[in-house]
Amino acid sequence: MQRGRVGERLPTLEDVARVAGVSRATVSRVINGIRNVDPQLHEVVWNAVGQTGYVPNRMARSLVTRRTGTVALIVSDSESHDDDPFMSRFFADPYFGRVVGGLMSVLRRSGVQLALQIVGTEDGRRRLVGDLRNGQADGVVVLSLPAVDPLPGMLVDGGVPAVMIGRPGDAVPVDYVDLANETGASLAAEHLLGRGCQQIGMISGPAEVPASSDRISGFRRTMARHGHGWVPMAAGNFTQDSGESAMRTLLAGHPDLDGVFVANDLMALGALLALRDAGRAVPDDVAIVGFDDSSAAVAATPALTTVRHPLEDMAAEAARLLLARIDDPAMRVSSVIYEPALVPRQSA
Amino acid sequence: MQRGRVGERLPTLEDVARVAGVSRATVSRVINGIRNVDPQLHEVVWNAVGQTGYVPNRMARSLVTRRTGTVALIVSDSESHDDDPFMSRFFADPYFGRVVGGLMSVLRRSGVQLALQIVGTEDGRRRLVGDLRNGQADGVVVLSLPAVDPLPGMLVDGGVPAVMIGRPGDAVPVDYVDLANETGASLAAEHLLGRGCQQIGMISGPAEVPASSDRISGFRRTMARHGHGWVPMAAGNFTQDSGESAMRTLLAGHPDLDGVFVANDLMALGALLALRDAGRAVPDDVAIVGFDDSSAAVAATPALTTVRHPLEDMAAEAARLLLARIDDPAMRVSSVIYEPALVPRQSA
DNA sequence: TTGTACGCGTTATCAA
DNA sequence: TTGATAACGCGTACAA
Repeated sequence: MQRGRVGERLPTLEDVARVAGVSRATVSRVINGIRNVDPQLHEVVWNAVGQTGYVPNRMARSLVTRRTGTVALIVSDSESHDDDPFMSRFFADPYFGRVVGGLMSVLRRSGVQLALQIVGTEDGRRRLVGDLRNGQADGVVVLSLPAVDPLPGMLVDGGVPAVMIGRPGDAVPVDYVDLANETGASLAAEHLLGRGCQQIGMISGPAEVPASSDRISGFRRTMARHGHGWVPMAAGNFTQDSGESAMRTLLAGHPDLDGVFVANDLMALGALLALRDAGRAVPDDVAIVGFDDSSAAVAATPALTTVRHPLEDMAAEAARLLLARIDDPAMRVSSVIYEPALVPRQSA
Repeated sequence: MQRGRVGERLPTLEDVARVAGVSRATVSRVINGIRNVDPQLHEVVWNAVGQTGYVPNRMARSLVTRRTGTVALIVSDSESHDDDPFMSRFFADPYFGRVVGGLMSVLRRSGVQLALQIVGTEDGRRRLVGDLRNGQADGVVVLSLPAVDPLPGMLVDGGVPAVMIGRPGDAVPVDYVDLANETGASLAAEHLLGRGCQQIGMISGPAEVPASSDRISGFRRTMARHGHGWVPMAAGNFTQDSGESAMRTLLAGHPDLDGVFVANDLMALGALLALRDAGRAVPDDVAIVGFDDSSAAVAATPALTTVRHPLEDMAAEAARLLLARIDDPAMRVSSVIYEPALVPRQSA
């Protein structure tokens, strides 16, 4: 085994061929496991590979095969300025890491690389789709943050294999993996009603984004079914701070509140803080149900009763779906919906 | 502007050249901003580019320039089995996301892509270094988890521009960005001593990893300087669960404990739980100081007094350092050490 | 079964 | 200043 030295030209197929005493084509065939090769040469070639320390050049290979062995995770932001404080919050959230972990768990097994792309401008989207069509990656997993996002449509039009995590904002024939958000919100509502809460409110995310609006509608529907045709609501933006101020707002308008469904755990953490400040005990005075079952839920005091969102599993499924679509671009468009479950802990 | 159609062959330089009525070489020059071009042609060419919807093929370009415009974030794990529950924990930690966010904040500005690589086997390392030397990425940022890791040395030997986040376990001439972990531990010790704690213990990370051992030695040294030549310790592995059980162990052996320095916030969260179970009030009975100032610190109850670890800034600096080294491989090996600061909150 | 030769889309060298 | 033409490293028809 050769020790790599700086500056030394790397061995190419040609070098291996010379050492093995065969043609470049034969070496290529052996390496790619083509059947029609003399078993004897097979061994000779592999020896030469070991001797030279040859490693295939992925770029040269991709140029001709039009396959890269890479998929990209695209975080599609809305029009963003160069200085984007939101992005740093996004990355620090458990959400991002859970998705990456789930993707990696299946991609790794297939020897597929993961690249990370952030795009937030019209120009950025055009370049991205162009690069993708050029074979920059074999396919993409899209994490779309804005309520309405032109990217999914562009990808589909461009023939780029794509899978979204979370349903697209507008109707686009694209594969996606999602959670039954309405069901999750229903579970939360029923749990609060079941423990006898009389005045139940909700802290939601931005009303425009699909995941958020689904949780709102699911919650409203179930509450209505139980005689609560109207429920007090306040909107946050999924951050802890926004949850805290939403809770204050809610409390100010409805001092008799005894139960709150919060659309994600991070905001629930903020709500807990606001309630403590207001001198309300959780769950005795006010019961809280979060959403996500993130690490924040068990870290909270009291531990959050929450709705489990199997993000890792969903991301893994998205990866599988993507690999399948890459393999067969003609595959019919499909979606996989995961069922949430209520995780009872101390807060409700 | 052309609307991309599936299957349609993408325009190449040749196509643009034909439309513009010039040679391929000229188009290339215009696109790459070479000076020696007739301003008139300049415009003609750009029009042709717009008309055809041309996007340069990065792979073909990289093949000849040996530059990819990509850097890789390598998570170097110790020998890992295919099924790696640790990895999913790692990604779910705020740590990973903060690093990615910091890196992206500077890479984005330079139009550099980020790729993600996980490697944990000897074979994986060899392939990785081979790919890297082949120009798979222009350079790498290394997050090395194991105590002793052959990867940094391999990268240096291979002439791969690399920057580590956290100092290397063994002496390797590689750039790195690190935190003054000893100083941070000292600050924690002094804070606990300053508030009058008499029996102070520590919950550490794995003793072999550099960041962890530095925190241990810094803590011990400062305690010794104040007359505490020996301090009770228990080791965890940076997870919340391990912090909880380490706290129980510590408490069992030293019931009179009134102060604990915990080597990261996640474990501190676990310690808080164990203390609550044991009926000890924080900070009145036992004061707790964490480490990292992660989002977990403010989410905790009581909010954690902790040591600020400016990971985003450090990752951003690592990215800058890497870009500089890529630009000038002969640059002398350098390291940047960040100073931690104590962030006082409720827990101590 | 093996080798020859061409093409993938660029950049870079060298004449013109 | 511009245009042929040769690399870059590889896969693969096609021929032998």
